[in-house]
Amino acid sequence: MSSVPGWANVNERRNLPPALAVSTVILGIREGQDGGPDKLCLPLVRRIREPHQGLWALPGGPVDAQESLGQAAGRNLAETTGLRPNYLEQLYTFGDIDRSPTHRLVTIAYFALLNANQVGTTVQDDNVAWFDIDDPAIAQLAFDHRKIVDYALWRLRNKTEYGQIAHRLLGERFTLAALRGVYEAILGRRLDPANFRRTLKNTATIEATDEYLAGGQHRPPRLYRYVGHGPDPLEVDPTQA
Amino acid sequence: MSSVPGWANVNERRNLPPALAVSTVILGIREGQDGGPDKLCLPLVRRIREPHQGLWALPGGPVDAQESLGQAAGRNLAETTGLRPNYLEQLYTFGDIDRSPTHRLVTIAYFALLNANQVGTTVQDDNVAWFDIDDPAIAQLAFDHRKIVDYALWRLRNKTEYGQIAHRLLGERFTLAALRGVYEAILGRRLDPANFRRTLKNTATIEATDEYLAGGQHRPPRLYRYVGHGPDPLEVDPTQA
DNA sequence: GAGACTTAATGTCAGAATGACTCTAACGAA
DNA sequence: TTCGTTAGAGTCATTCTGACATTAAGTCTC
Repeated sequence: MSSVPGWANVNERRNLPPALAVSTVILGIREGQDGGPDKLCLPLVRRIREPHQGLWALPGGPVDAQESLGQAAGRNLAETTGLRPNYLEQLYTFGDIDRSPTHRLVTIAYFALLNANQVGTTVQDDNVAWFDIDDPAIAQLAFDHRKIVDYALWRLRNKTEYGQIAHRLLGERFTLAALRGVYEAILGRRLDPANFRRTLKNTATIEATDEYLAGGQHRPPRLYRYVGHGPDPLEVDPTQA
Repeated sequence: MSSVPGWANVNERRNLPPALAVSTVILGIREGQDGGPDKLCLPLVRRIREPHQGLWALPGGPVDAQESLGQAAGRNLAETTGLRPNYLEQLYTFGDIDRSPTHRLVTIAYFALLNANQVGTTVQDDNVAWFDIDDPAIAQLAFDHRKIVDYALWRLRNKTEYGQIAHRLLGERFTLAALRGVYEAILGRRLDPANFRRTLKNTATIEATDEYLAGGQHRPPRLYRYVGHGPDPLEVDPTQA
């Protein structure tokens, strides 16, 4: 008998199909300290059983028979982290034979984005914690999850469309400076504010509102809004999940 | 008992994990007739059992316990079509609950490119045939395979890197005109020969050789070669498959 | 209240990239 | 030898891009 329902233990694995799981790389933005640049960060869960007990890992779990893959990803990350991201995209499916030491495991990796509010309000306990993506403590993760995180970052950096990512990592309305901070965090380098503004004005998917962000210490910036939809035909609708 | 090893029939499905399969969209280039443009084409196999018996479908099959996903894709397409592509890339994993009428089926779709020689020499019989991608006969395919084909075409059109696709769909050496034909087939529009030449010369991954293609009816074109490697960190090495 | 300071937003300018087009070179066919 | 066709190089105007300057509009300090 296997200790995980639906999963075969090491002695049965040759005679059964691979076990199916989903894992999600959840990325959010955290404002920089002391005027430093914003940082990308992600929540991880601690493994509470073998294999890799005690190591940090991506939130995830098995796929139920009654749910689609995207629904499985949404449900698993809600159960393990309490988060409900508003963007979910399938990343890649990892299925090397030896990626788990105890059983043959095929993992469909997803990639989620959280806005700033969601990052702040998340519960943290001994088994769930947030890390900056360059934190040395997560240089190694359980299974091949470090490779999955790296691939998610690569995908994010190679996303062409500006607005798409923008309103997912920020709120419904946002300033151009905040958006620039997001892109600087993703790309890891400074961007010229004037040129950034110019290219975004040519982007049809971002639109100025009549509102300004008051309460700052300097000239109030105008708020912008995302309109339209990206070109990827297979984006998951997380409202179904 | 299920008629397919490792797969549950409809009565057992609620109690077992989803069945895992791989399917591959194999794309090749066919030279245009009567001076017309080149065309993208793909081989399909006829379903010889239910569900969807008689319909055309992507080549594929189950994932064995002893092979990686890429290996499963390479093995299945070799068994069903006799083809051994030199490029294989994971596309997307399809896992909607009702995508197969008889059992819960999760399919990891792959995307392969063949060069012109391989397209010509393929065996065709009643159950394997090549179709142009705009052939009305394949407007409908078994399962959700039409959606998978459309997504493969979308991915191909959105590939940025020129040389990568080039030497996979053509041979080791190729003329710039042949490469332009490939891109015109992919993008579905004519490209200016002079400008195409210029942009390719600025592409570091394509290099001129000292050889020329003799035997044509006009001035012999120079042969070029692909050098270097694209940026995608998760490309499958098909030599392992 | 008068500056100084900081950020918002616009403008300028040179170099690179792009699209449309012209011109010459090199082959086979007539 | 001439012609037709493709190979390949070059031209020019437009657009895009990065670097930088300038003005606008708030808060903070004295």
